Amino acid sequence: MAGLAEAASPFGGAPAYLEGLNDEQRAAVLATEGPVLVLAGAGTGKTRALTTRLAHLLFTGKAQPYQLLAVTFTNKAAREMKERIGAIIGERVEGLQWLGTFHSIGAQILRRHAEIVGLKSPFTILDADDQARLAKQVIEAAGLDEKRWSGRGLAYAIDAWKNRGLTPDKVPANEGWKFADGKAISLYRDYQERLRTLNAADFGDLLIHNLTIFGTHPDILAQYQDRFRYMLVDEYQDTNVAQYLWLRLLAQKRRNICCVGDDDQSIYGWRGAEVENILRFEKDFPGAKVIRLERNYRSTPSILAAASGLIAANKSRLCKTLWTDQEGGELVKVRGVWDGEEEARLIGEDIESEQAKGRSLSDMAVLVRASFQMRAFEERFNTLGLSYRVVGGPRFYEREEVRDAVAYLRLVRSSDDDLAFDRIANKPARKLGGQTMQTINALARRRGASMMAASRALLESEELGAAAKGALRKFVEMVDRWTRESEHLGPRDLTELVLEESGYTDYWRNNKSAKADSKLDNLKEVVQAVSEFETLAAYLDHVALVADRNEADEAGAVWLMTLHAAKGLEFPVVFLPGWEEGVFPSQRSLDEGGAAALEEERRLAYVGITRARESCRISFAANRQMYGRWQTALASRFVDELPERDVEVVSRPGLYGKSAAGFPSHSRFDAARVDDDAYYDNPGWKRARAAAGRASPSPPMIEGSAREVSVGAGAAKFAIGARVFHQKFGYGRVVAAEGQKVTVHFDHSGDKKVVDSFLASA
DNA sequence: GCGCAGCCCATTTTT
DNA sequence: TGGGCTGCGC
Repeated sequence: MAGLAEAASPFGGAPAYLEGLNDEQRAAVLATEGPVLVLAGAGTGKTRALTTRLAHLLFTGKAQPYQLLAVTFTNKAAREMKERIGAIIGERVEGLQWLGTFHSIGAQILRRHAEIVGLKSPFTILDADDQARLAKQVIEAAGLDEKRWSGRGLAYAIDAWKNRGLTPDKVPANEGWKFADGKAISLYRDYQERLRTLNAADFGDLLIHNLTIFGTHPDILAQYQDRFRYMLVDEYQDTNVAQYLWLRLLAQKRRNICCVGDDDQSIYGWRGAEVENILRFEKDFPGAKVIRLERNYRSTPSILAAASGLIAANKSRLCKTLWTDQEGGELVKVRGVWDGEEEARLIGEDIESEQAKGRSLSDMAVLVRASFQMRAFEERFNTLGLSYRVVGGPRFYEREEVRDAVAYLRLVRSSDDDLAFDRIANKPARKLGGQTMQTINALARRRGASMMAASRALLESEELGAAAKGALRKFVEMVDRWTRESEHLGPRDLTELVLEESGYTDYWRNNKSAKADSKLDNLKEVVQAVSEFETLAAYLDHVALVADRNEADEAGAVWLMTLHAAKGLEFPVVFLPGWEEGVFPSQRSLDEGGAAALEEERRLAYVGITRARESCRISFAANRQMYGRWQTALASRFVDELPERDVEVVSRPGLYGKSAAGFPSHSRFDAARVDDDAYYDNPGWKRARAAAGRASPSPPMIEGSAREVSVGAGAAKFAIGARVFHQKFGYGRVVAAEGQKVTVHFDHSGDKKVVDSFLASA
């Protein structure tokens, strides 16, 4: 390769760090100049190529550590990258000060130029919860009905605009109707005004303010453009418009930008990610080199083939074909089951049998579309005594008690932090009820002062009653005392003092609920976390930006998580339950996002399958209890999209009638489509199921009953010859019906087989 | 300020 | 079905 000479070490030959890379990975490392798009399929050694690339830039002296900009989405990814580069280059890795998440780098830049956008450094960084509270205040202040218009709703709308890089003056006027009858834009403006008063920035601002600074101060932009000789972006398919604009500005001058991503794994569209960014990279950066990493080191041929076959149904993608030189391995297993309970039971059995064969529990994962699906598995695992761990859920720093503790510390750092003041002034109760707080708030607004300042003023006036005044005085003096103490106490001692003196720890000690113990533990964790920092300010900065969970590694437990949470992970054995229409693809997603959303759901399925190294087991249930009622379900269309030759159907004989022996003509899983609601949604059926559940792990009763139910068409909702209407195909006449699948001769679209729930009588 | 009954709602989530 | 929130009564 021509590039090799360029990368040669002073001692001749290719440097050691290039060894073991395949040609494409090597190309991704060596193509240092100009725009490069690396399309890295799942399991193709992306991180390795990426970290080697950075190491290479440093080794060859093309850049100093501080001249490299490397952006990721999550702290975890940033940490991992840093570790792996460190393994190659050693201590120099510490100089990579511009390796981090979009937000932490945005914050770093903003801190240096905060005054341009009307902030003083250090400013407070608000998280989602603070945002919603602030938004709520804005709604109240505007005199709107807060019941009708939630703070969260406004925060969501504002976030969506910020994702698109829109400041209030740039929001298209017609979008004001998205919220509060046309007042949305002025509320957005109010919200930004409040942020400025609070000397705070929300997550979106960290980038938006950067854009403003770059836009209004070309000299500053030029300074960063010069500094960042080489730019690297991970998970490019997840970037939103604001991030895209930010990158484009910074890359404009040197054009040494390398974006790495996989359009097939773009699953955050609902959060503002634009797959478009990756799809049009070559247009944005003419002359871009595109390198495809397609050799997969993770999965068996069948797993890859199944995933590839599925994703091929998507239209908007930059086609990649994963391949492997691995051979053999089991087929992807697809199993139809009677209901969700049975699904959980069978997966539990599978896990136990894998375990019996000597596989560790932590080699197995159950990946679901939505967290409500987890309950069935948790219950089953508890019954079996299988240890499992749920990934996701409320993060450490999102927990009530942790946020409260942090609010106390924030108030000590800056007594003007109104959000913190508001949060803990009366927690634990100090007789500062709603009335008093409103008085404080009102005065603060009138004077454009902080709540703490307003409180001091109120103590000098006659506006409050004696009791309230006394309570307020105690609180103010307490905070003042902590602030004085903070000058000579270390962060740890200070935190302990504040939590004790405030009565906050006692507040939970006196709480008899089951939660109290873990809350107290979490408070101890906060103290522990604080002790690792030199100053309180350093800790608070960390909290805002690097607020991830301390995931204690618990060996020997099955993983249970959402598909979203599983991105980037891999497991020898993966279970993918709940592949039913309405669940996966999610009905809500389809309703709200149409065809584009369906493609995103399909990518999610692709992500799920490609997590598996050796064994991938998909399942779907004919019946599922949702929101307390039984519902029949159709096998997901994704099941039908799996290539037949890579799939093995493992439904038990009898349970699915004709599908047991093979694939019925029109759909392989049609027999799972049970339609006679009345038959199983009655007490007798439920009793039978309950009895079966108690009796033995393999319940003959379910099998017996199911055989009777599942065979035959049952009562179709539409008679042959009936006139019907379909959203997409229009009017037509029913020509055949089997189960929930109805064949309709549409007036303008010809014959189609559709699911009856999409039809209305016409 | 607390506890309880009734009511409403119900993806995916990082920073 | 069940969790979270609200409004009411003490």
